[in-house]
Amino acid sequence: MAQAKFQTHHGMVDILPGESEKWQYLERIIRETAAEFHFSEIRTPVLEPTELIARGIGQLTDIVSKEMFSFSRGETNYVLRPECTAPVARAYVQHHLDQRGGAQKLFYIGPMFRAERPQKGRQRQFHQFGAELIGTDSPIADVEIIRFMMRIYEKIGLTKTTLMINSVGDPESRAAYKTALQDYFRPQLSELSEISQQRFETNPMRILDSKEDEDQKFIEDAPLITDFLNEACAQHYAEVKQYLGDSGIIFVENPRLVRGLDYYTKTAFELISSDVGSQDALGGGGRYDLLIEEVGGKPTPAVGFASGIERLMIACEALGIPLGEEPALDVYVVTRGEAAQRWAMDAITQIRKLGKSATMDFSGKSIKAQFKDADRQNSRFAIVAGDDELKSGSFNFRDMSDSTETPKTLAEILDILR
RNA sequence: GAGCCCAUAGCUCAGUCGGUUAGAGCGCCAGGUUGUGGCCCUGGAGGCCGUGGGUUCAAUUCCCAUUGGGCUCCCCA
Repeated sequence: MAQAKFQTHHGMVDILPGESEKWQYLERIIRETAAEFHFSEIRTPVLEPTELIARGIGQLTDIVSKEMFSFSRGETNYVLRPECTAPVARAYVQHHLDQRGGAQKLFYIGPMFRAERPQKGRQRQFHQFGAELIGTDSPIADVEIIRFMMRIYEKIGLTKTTLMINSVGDPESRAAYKTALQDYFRPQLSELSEISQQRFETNPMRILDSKEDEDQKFIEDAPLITDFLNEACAQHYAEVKQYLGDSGIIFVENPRLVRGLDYYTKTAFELISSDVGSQDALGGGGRYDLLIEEVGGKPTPAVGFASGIERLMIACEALGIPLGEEPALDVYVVTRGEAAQRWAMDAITQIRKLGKSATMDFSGKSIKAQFKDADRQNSRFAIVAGDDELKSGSFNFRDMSDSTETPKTLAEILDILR
C-alpha cells in the first residue's frame, strides 16, 4: 500500500477503535485487582532524569547502554523511561512516602520506551503494568507481589503460564558467587563467545543468560548462585518458596534465572508463556533492597514486578481468550427533516442524562442509511422521528434485535430505558 | 548492531513469461423499498502497483538504490 505522508515512528503503534476496548478491559481488571490488594496508583512522568535511569538500572545493562531514548535541553538530560521501578523509587524518595507510615503498596500502568529493533512482542513504545511494595524485607511481601501479579492473569483467564523463581542473593552472596564463577570460567575463557568474555569481568552472572551455542556446554556445569547464598538470603528464599506453596502458587525453581537489570537482590522471578512467540516473558520482577539507597534515599528494602500488556494480549489472542467487547449503543435516533434533527438533539440529551448512550445521524442521510448506521453501531433501539411524529408526539420505538416497533411518547421511551 | 522475508484498492490477496482501459472477496456509497438495519440483487466510488533511478520501442512486471513493514539473533515487557 502507498505509504501515508505521516506515520508513527518505527516500533510505535496506534491503538484504534476495536483494540482500545481491549485495553480498557485489561486496565479495568488491573485496577480492580489493585483495589482488592489495596495497592494505590502512582503516575510518574514519562520523562525522567537520565542519571536516575542510568544509576538505578545500571550503566552496564543493555537498556542503559544502548536502548534509551534520551535528549538534552541546555544542561538538563532527559530520558523516556524504559521501565518504571526506578521512577517509582525516585518518587518515593522525593516525596518522602515513607512518612505515610508502613510499607507502601504502589501500582502503575503506562507506556515505556526502549530503542530496540521491533518484532513480535517487542515495540519501542510498549505498555507495562506493575507494582512495588516498598519498605519491608519480609518474604511475605515478595509473595504478596507475586500473588498480585498472578491474580491478574488468573482473572483474565490466562493460566497457561510458568512462574520461574530464583534468588540472586545480596552483595555478599553475590561477591562469593562471582568469584566462584570467574574461577570456573577462567580456564576456558578463550573458548567462550565474545560477549561472554566481555561479561566475564563486568558481570559474570550474565554469562549464564547467554544463548550463544559455544557457551552452553560451559554454562551447564557452572556453579549455581543458590549454593552461594549466605544464611540470610537462603532463609529468605526458603520462606518465599514456603509461602508461595502455602498460597497454592505453582512455580519452577530456575537457579540460572538472572534478570537484566542490576538492582535486583534476593528474589527474582519471571512469568513465561509459550504462546507469545520468541519474546516469551510476560512479566518479571524481584526484590531490590539497594535501589532506594542508590537513588538517594535511606536504605529501604522493596520488591516489585512489571508485566507487558502487549505480550499479555498476544498470549490471550493465541489462546482464544476474549478481551472486552465492542460497546453497544442504547439508542439511535433516526430523523427526517430539519425539525426532527433539532428534536433528536434534545432527545439524545435526555437519554444521555439517564446514563444511556445515544446518537443520531449528523449528515441528513436517508432513513435506510440511518438504520444501516444504527445496525452497524450495534444499537439496541431506534427511534424514528419525522414531521408526523413531531405533530402527534408519538414515535416509533424499534427494538433492533427483533424488529418489533411500537408507538411511544418520548416520556414513555425514557421510562423504558431508565 | 547482524540476518532473512515482504510492499498491487480502506482490509485480505490474485495478476501481468515486459505490450493498449490492473482484478476478486470483504468493506464503503447509492438504488431496488419516494419513512426502516441485518439476507438478497444491481450499480458506483476508490489504485500514478511504496518512492527514485536504470535497462527497454514499451516497466506495476526485470535490475539497482531508497523508504516503510514483518520476523529472527542479541536482550528484554
